[in-house]
Amino acid sequence: MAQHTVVVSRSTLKRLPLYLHLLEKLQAEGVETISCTYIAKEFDFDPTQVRKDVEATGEVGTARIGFRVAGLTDKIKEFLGWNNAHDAFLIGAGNMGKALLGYKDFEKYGLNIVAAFDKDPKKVGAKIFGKEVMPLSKMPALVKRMHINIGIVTVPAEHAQAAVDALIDAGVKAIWNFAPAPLKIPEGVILENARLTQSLAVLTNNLTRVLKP
Amino acid sequence: MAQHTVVVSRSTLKRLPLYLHLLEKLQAEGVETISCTYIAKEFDFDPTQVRKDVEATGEVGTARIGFRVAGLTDKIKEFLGWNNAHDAFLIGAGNMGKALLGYKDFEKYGLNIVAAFDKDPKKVGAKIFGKEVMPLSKMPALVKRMHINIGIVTVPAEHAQAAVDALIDAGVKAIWNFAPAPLKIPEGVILENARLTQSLAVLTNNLTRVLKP
DNA sequence: GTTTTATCGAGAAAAAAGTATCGATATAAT
DNA sequence: ATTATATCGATACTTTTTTCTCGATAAAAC
Ligand SMILES: NC(=O)c1ccc[n+]([C@@H]2O[C@H](COP(=O)([O-])OP(=O)(O)OC[C@H]3O[C@@H](n4cnc5c(N)ncnc54)[C@H](O)[C@@H]3O)[C@@H](O)[C@H]2O)c1
Ligand SMILES: NC(=O)c1ccc[n+]([C@@H]2O[C@H](COP(=O)([O-])OP(=O)(O)OC[C@H]3O[C@@H](n4cnc5c(N)ncnc54)[C@H](O)[C@@H]3O)[C@@H](O)[C@H]2O)c1
Repeated sequence: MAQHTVVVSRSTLKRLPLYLHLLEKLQAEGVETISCTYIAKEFDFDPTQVRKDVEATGEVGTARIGFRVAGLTDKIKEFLGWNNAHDAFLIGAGNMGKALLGYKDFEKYGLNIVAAFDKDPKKVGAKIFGKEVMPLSKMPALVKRMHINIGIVTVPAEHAQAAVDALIDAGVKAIWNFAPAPLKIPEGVILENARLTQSLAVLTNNLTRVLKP
Repeated sequence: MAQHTVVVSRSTLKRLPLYLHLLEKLQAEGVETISCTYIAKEFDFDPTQVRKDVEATGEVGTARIGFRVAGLTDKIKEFLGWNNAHDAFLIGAGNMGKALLGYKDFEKYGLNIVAAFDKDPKKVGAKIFGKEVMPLSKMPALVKRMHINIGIVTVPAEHAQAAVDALIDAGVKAIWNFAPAPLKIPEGVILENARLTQSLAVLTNNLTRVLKP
């Protein structure tokens, strides 16, 4: 099977999961084929944009019909790397950390959080949703032994850089960071920030503009 | 004071919180002035881009010096609507809901989650981080009485549309949605999706491309 | 069987976002 | 005092992203 290593824009990459969520809903309803026109209407996008996004995944459609829901689902998942699970470690078993540890659907998104690490001795030793919380000191050896590629950072902002450094030192290839702090990483390592504050900024800015005309 | 009701791109809006996080760090360190060149270096952006983003907030700088950290912080906060707190209700006191209810820093970001609602009788009546969990049936009257503008949705995807409909019916003006479901809202209401899966998609796609060259 | 219609896919056009250039200016160095 | 330098802010330019147009095609309608 030809691997699609097409490089696409971040914008495209971020629309693909939206399509996937819709496709999953449709599949559950027994729908078999879907057109880009339909997908576009659902999100108020341009149909051509959806077509170009879909093109990146390598799936081809048929005129007048569109795309097979199952086929497109598969291609998007493959393209996003959601077909086989990536093991991950989580640093910071606090409120956000707990929520992530308990999120069953990550399985659908190719993410498998294997264990958590915390510097607080009171948290160490416990199990959260069946996942062990261990002391930070055990992390480096385990990253190497278990070939962990992804580190999830849910520590307070002022400790985020330290956590990231430790993870990268240990050999992690990608960081998923939830702390609102500007982080420095070496060349070659992937840093992705899950910044809720960015989303909130868009909301509150829009809201204030609507409320004060 | 002149209110800045400039409409800016979503991209700009999402970079502003980044600058703010940096400014807060600098302010804590006692730094008084900052140049766009410096900010740009920190995030690996173009200095001109930072200048344009900053321009949107209405803050003016001085040549050779840059911007006052305090002044810029203030203007960004004002522009984002983070200077005065917006009251919000949260629907779905599960794992993610709990994390949000316990997040102290929302205060800094102009968000004040007042109470939570859940349909599970076992959750109703409890207090989570000092915030009451109430039955959904009480929500509409309270939205009206307390003039709540923001509804936060942290229910499972299949119940998200119902939660959103109920909130909007009750009079909420803006929805912050965490469920991975395509939602329909009427004209005039603001919908902002905090989609962790989008961020994860970028990460896993990049990672698979790095791992399989 | 012919026409109509909905869709894809490719390429062109338009719009938006990002980047470079340059004069003005405020400070520091000579 | 003069020169050098770092920065802003305005404008011009470039690149990227989005949208439009159109021919090809597969199914449905007539
Ligand atoms: N809770 C939310 O809703 C929310 C929302 C947006 C962003 N965030 C961000 O996510 C991060 C975590 O937030 P939270 O609410 O879970 O905080 P929290 O205080 O509940 O949890 C932080 C955890 O990290 C641990 N920790 C601290 N320093 C550590 C270190 N150096 N190594 C390992 N563990 C360490 C603490 O012991 C604690 O268990 C913060 O950066 C926060 O800003 C949280
Ligand atoms: N936990 C995470 O890390 C995470 C990450 C990304 C997205 N999400 C999304 O956030 C949402 C919540 O996730 P979670 O992990 O907190 O789930 P959860 O199952 O822990 O919590 C859901 C809560 O919503 C309540 N609920 C269900 N239907 C309701 C309704 N109609 N009205 C009011 N309350 C209702 C349930 O009683 C429960 O308390 C989901 O849509 C999930 O996909 C969660």
